[in-house]
Amino acid sequence: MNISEVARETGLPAKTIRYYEEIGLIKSLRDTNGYRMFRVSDVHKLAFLGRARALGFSIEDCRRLLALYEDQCRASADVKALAEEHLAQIDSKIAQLRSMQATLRELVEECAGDRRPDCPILRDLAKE
Amino acid sequence: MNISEVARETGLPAKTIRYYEEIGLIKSLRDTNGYRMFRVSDVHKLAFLGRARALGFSIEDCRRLLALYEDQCRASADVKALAEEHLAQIDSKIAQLRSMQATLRELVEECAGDRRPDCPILRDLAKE
DNA sequence: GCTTGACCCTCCAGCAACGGGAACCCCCAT
DNA sequence: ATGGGGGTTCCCGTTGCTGGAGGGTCAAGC
Repeated sequence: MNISEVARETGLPAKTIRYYEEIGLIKSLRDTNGYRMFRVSDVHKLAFLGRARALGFSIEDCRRLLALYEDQCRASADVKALAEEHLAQIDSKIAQLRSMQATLRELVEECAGDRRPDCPILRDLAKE
Repeated sequence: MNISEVARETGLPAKTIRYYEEIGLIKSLRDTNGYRMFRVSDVHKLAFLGRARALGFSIEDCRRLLALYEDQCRASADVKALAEEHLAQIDSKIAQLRSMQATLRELVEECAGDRRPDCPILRDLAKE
């Protein structure tokens, strides 16, 4: 399978696939003409990576997840720990965004949004 | 005022202040020895920027906000539009994170987290 | 007057996770 | 032979800084 076919199957851009190879997440064979050749197992790994990325795991987390996936002797506790840590980061990110959201929402509501220059948003930013 | 004093007053790292100057968000005078000298109005602007950044506005948005702030003839509608657009982005970011959070939470809950290799998290990532 | 330490400066590299684009090779159909 | 659609490498740009090297400056203490 060549790269564009794999891209279609996995939903990952070809650029991304090359990048993942470059940083050692996957390996690919080469055809005599220099083209990358992917095996089914490579496609499988790439799809795995795509889903992990979609869940927000960092590349380094993905590397660890892939290693755990390939390790038949893994302990599910290790996977869970990784996921829980990531989940905690998501939680705190959400909390942070929600706080911004609340403040912004308030300010936006208070703002007349007309042609006059007076603006509570700017006033808040410039306060003190 | 020199840079470390401004850093203390605004809560921004000196590096960040230099960076903001480099990209033209603020300007500073120079002392004869080459040291940056900040006026009270510069400190004020930097504090403004710090609060805008804390609300998640991008640097370019901050540049626009600052311009609006300085423009006595601004229309509050312009500020509001900017804030609303940003708010919409925050909303969608939150939605995206919440979706990840929900999936991950479910998977984490299902995972035994013991020494056995079987793991619903990996199974989900590898599905199909 | 000399050293020491705390400042300040500029410039360069790097982070994450790619995306865009140049410059080039390869293969097949017309 | 020429055109179009693959593929390849390599390098720059993104966002918003942060760290560090290598060097000048200043005030205090001896």
